[in-house]
Amino acid sequence: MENIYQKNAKVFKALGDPNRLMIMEMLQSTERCACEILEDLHIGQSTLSHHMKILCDSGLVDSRREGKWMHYSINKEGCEAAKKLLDEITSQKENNNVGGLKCEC
Amino acid sequence: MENIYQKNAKVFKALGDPNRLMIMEMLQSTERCACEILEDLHIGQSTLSHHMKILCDSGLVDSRREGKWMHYSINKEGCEAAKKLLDEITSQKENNNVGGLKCEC
DNA sequence: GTGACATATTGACATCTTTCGATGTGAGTC
DNA sequence: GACTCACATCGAAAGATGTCAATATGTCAC
Repeated sequence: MENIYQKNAKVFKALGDPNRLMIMEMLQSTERCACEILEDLHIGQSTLSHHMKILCDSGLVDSRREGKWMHYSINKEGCEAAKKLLDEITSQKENNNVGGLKCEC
Repeated sequence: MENIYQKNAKVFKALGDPNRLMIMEMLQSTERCACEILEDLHIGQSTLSHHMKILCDSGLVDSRREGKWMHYSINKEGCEAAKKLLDEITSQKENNNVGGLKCEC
């Protein structure tokens, strides 16, 4: 069983690799098939497949099969969720000073 | 030498760990000292120190020494930069169809 | 300076990740 | 069916990461 922090960490982990960031960038302008991505990245075919799996699992990328080819594209909802998550994590909540405690170290 | 993708991946990598997400959450409402964070997380002291270093290095968190104590807080600029980065990475760019090429697989 | 305390660094270890080459699978073609 | 092509999965190797216990460092109080 996966807790909420592990689940959220997974999304950021997916973005925490240079190759995957490059892939995301390539998908910005249009859907692309695996072979196209493979041409631009200097990695092996099985390595690409592995990265695409991680991106798809994280919900950031969608895949679509068309005959022999796999087409990958940005998953809008997944990306919105990631942005919302980052917003929540980095937002400074109003310090309502519950109980008036400051660090009393 | 670090390229831009490695540099960007570093920020997301920092967020790609459940413990570090919890730490970020704890810092939302107020600055906290290490001993406070340590109390809430079930990890050793050296492990916390390691995580704090990663968060500070990524630019998401600031540290401030006060006597014996270290106080950690959200770095607003760093977080804004991270949000902007995620925005850029996940935005769908207008497909102006340069050269009219679609995947010709 | 000595001792106590908070935090950082080191070294060791287990686990996870990235990567590759080899092999498997599913789809189209003959 | 047999073959080819695109992609997925497997198994292994190398490297990165998370964790702890032990030790080092820096700061304060005496």
